[in-house]
Amino acid sequence: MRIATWNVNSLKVRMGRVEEWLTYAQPDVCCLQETKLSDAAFPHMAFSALGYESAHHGSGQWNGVAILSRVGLDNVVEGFSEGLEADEDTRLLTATCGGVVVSSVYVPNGRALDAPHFQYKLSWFKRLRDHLDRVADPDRLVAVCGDFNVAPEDRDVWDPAAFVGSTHVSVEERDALASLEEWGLEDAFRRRYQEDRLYTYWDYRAGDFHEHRGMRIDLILVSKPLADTVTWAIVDRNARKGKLPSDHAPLLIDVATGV
DNA sequence: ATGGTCGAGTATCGA
Repeated sequence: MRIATWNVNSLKVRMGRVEEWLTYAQPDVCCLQETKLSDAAFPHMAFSALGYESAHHGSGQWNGVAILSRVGLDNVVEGFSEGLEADEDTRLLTATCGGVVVSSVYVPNGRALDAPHFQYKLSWFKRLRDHLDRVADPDRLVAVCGDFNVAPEDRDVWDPAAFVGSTHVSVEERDALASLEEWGLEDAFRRRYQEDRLYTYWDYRAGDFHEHRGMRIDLILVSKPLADTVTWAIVDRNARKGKLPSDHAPLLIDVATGV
């Protein structure tokens, strides 16, 4: 089974690129973030024509997450599990696809270390862990995919010195990510690659993509039983090139689950 | 290393 995640930065603008990409990348499950669409505007039919069932959680304008699947799409949970504070800005969607509990997540950016949004980001991470406690089991097949807005280590940013005092690299954010790993998740990409300078996001400004000034903030976190089946992983940098690209590239992994 | 760019919506704000 091939699992992908892609922050598309407006599905309305990106739909052509996404359709083209699905036809050549052939993911079985694809998590999307920042659709910036309402549920009513989500193009279920267009994805159906490509062979995908789809679920979407969005309120329009900002955020919005989706899961596409051609191996089944069941037990859909919009936002956080019942009993937890609601996911008011539509950043989380969970479903079971081909025996794997899959979440599409768009973690809040945080804006600045001293901003209220930064505390919100940390509390959002805590809620995500509580959510996983309720809807998933680390001893089974779980993949939490998306834009985490955290670079796990210094080698995941183009110049650590440039990020001192910034969000995405702070101890608190990395601890929040580590808490998910303590729950029983592992960074699937890092199981395959140890090199630095491997990124998933490049700012549109200042020619950052062409100058290799990027960050690795899009992750697929997998439970141990699933991690043991990972056979392949890649960031598709080609999808960041050309006309009307997202500022993120898709991340893909192959897992041997038998589906 | 924010200023450069995008996409929201149509003046700025957010990333």
